[in-house]
Amino acid sequence: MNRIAPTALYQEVAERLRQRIFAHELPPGTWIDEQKLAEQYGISRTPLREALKVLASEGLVELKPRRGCYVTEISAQDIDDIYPLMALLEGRCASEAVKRAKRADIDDLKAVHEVLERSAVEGKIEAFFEANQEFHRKIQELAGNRWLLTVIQDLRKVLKLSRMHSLSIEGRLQQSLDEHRLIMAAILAGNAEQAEQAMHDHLLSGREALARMQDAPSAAKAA
Amino acid sequence: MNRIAPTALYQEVAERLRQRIFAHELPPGTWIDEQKLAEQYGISRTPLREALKVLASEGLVELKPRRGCYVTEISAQDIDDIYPLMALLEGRCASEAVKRAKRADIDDLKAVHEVLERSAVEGKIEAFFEANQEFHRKIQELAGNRWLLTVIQDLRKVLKLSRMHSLSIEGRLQQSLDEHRLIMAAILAGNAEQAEQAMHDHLLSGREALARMQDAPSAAKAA
DNA sequence: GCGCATAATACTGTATCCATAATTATAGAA
DNA sequence: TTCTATAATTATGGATACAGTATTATGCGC
Repeated sequence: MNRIAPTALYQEVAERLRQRIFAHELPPGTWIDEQKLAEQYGISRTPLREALKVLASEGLVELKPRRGCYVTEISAQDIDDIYPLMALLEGRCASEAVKRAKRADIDDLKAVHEVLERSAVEGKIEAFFEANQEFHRKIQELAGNRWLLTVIQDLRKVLKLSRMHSLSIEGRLQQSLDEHRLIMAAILAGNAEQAEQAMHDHLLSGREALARMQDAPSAAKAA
Repeated sequence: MNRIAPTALYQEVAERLRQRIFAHELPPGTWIDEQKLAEQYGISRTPLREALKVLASEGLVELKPRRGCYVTEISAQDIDDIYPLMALLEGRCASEAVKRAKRADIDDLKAVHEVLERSAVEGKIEAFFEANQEFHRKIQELAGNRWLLTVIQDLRKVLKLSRMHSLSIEGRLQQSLDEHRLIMAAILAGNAEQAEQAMHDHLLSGREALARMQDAPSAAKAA
C-alpha cells in the first residue's frame, strides 16, 4: 500500500475499527477476532492489538484479560448518565462561544444555521444531520477550550455506540430546528446565559426524543 | 515473578509508569527510552509499548511517530482550561450528591470532613491532603454518574502532570478548609444549588491560589 | 444417560527478530 | 573554521514465533 500519511499503522487501524463500530458493522457485544482481523487487514497482530488498547481506553471496546476483546455494550443507564452531562458541557460551550465569538465567527455560524433551515424545508435529512453536527462542532470550537472539546468528543464517541438517533423520529427534526433557532437567536443577541440554557435544553430534548423512540422503536435507523 | 492478579502485564506497567509520572520521577518533556525501561522492568518491549499507547490516550504521554514517546508538558493554558471545567463538573457532582445521598452517605461524608478539620488543627498537611481527596471522591461517587466520574478522573490525571499543589501555599489550607465547611453545610442543609455553587467556587479558588503560587513560586512542592 | 474429568485445540499474552527511518558524527570542501 | 553531505549507529515500528491459559469436546465412570 502507498503510505502517504506519517501516522502510525495502529492509528489507522484504530480509526478503521472506530468507523466499523460506529456503523454497527461490529455491533456491541461482538467478539473481536484478532487473528482474523489482522489477516483481513493484511497486517500482524501487533499493531492491531495496540489499536485495541487505544479503543479500550476510549471506551469503545472492553479488554477482558485472557478472554479477548468485545465491542462495548452501552446501557440505557449510560445514555441517561451521558446526555445530562453533554447538556451541561455543550451548554457551557454555547456560553463561552457567545463570550468569545468575533463578528466573523457569528457570520460563519449563521451560515451553517441557514443550511440547517434550508435542509429542513427541503426535507433533506442527511444534509440536516451534517449541518447539525457542523453547528455543534463550530460552537465547541468557538468556546476555545481544548479540554472541554476533548471531553465532549470522547463522550460523543461513546454515544455513537448506540444506533439510536433522535432525528429519525417523526417530528423531531422540526423540533430540533426550533431549538436551534432559539440557540442561534441567543447567540445573535449576545446573550451567553440564554444560549447556555437553550443549548442545554436542546440536548435534553434530544434525550427525551430518544426515550420516546425506545418505547415505540419504529424508525430506529443507523445514521 | 509470582503473578497473582489476573491483570495483564501492560496494565501493571501502565500503572507503574503513571505513578512515576505523577511523582515527577519522569518529569514532563522526558523522553521515554523503551529499551532501557523494558530492561529495567525485566520485560520485553511489546507490553511496554502497549502500556504507552494507553498512557497516550490518557494524555499523560505524547507519541510522536518515529520520534518516540515523551511525557506530556502541560501548559498554563491547559491549567486555565481544565480548572473551570473541573469546577463545572465537580459542582454538578455536589448538586447530584445532595439530591441522591442517603442518611448514611451524609454521615460518612461528615466523618471525612471531621478528619479534615482535625488534620487542619493539628497541622497534618499530608493527612489533610488525603482527607481532601477522599472528600471529593466520595461526593463524586454519590453523584452516581459513572461517566461524570470517569471524565473527572481523566482530567484529574492530566492535572497531576503539574507539580503545582495549591495546598502547599501559606494560608491556602485554612482557606480550603473554610470552603469545605461551606460545602458540607450546604450538603447537611440538603441545598443542592448551594452545594453546587460552593464546590464550584472551591475549585476556582484552588486555581487562583495556584496562580498566586506561579507568581511567587516559593513553596512549590510535589505532593 | 448424565456428569465430571482429562485432553486437545485455539486464542491471548509475551518475547525475539528484522526493517526502516531518524539522528548524529565524521569527513571533505568552500 | 564552518557548513554540508554522507555514512553509521540507534531507536521505533511491524512481523513472526513461542508459551501459557481458557474453553470445548470427548471419553470414561457412576
